[in-house]
Amino acid sequence: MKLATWNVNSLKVRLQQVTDWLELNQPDVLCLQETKLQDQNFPIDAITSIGYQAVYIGQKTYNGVALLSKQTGNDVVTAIPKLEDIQKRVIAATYADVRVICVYIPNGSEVGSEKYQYKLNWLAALQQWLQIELIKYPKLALLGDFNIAPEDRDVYDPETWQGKILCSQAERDAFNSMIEMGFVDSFRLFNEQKKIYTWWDYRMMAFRRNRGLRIDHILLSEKLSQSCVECTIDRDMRKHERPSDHAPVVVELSD
DNA sequence: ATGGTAGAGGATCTA
Repeated sequence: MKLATWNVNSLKVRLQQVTDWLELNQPDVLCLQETKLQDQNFPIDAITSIGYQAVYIGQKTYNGVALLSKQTGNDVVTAIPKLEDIQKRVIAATYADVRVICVYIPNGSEVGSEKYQYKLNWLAALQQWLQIELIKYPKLALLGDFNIAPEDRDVYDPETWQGKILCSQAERDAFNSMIEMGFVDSFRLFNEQKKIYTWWDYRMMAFRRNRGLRIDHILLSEKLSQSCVECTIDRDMRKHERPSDHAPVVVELSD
């Protein structure tokens, strides 16, 4: 089974790139973030015409998540239970015996801001939910834009980013508590290198200078991590004309 | 400290 995640920063703008990417890579499930579409505008025909299905939850202008898949997902959930949140940032479904949770974790804007507090609250609610999901689904995959660079080696200039948004201790603590509950950072199963990123700011020629951060992740439950044979970042998509500022991340799981 | 770019939507807000 192949699972992938991609923050597309507007599915309307990136639709052709997404369908081309699906046809080329043939994942079983692709998690999308920042679709920025209301549900009535979701391009369902373009998705179904290439043999994929979709479940989605969106809103005007901001956020929005979707699961594109070859098979029909079961038990679709479109919010974190018990979290009051008008922002559309979560969608989950089960494919065979694998539970897939797609998240667009809040950016947080600036450490200490109202949006930062919202991010930390959101992460706390996510963790509580994950504890329950892990019991229900031993094969659990959490994919998405985490807006957290877990370690300094995931950051192009750790000194500049020290304590800043995406890198603050509280954010990293939240990431690490997910690791402590048994999730594995699939990328680090195969690659211990620095300077490998999934997001590069549009400004200041950041991509050309490889000034990026690794903030998009695929976390696998212990059970699923045992079957993981590959995790790759499709950096070349960032070279595309009118690219998303994020690259896709992909895992391959053996049967 | 500030600004640079991109997307949505039509002035700013978010990232």
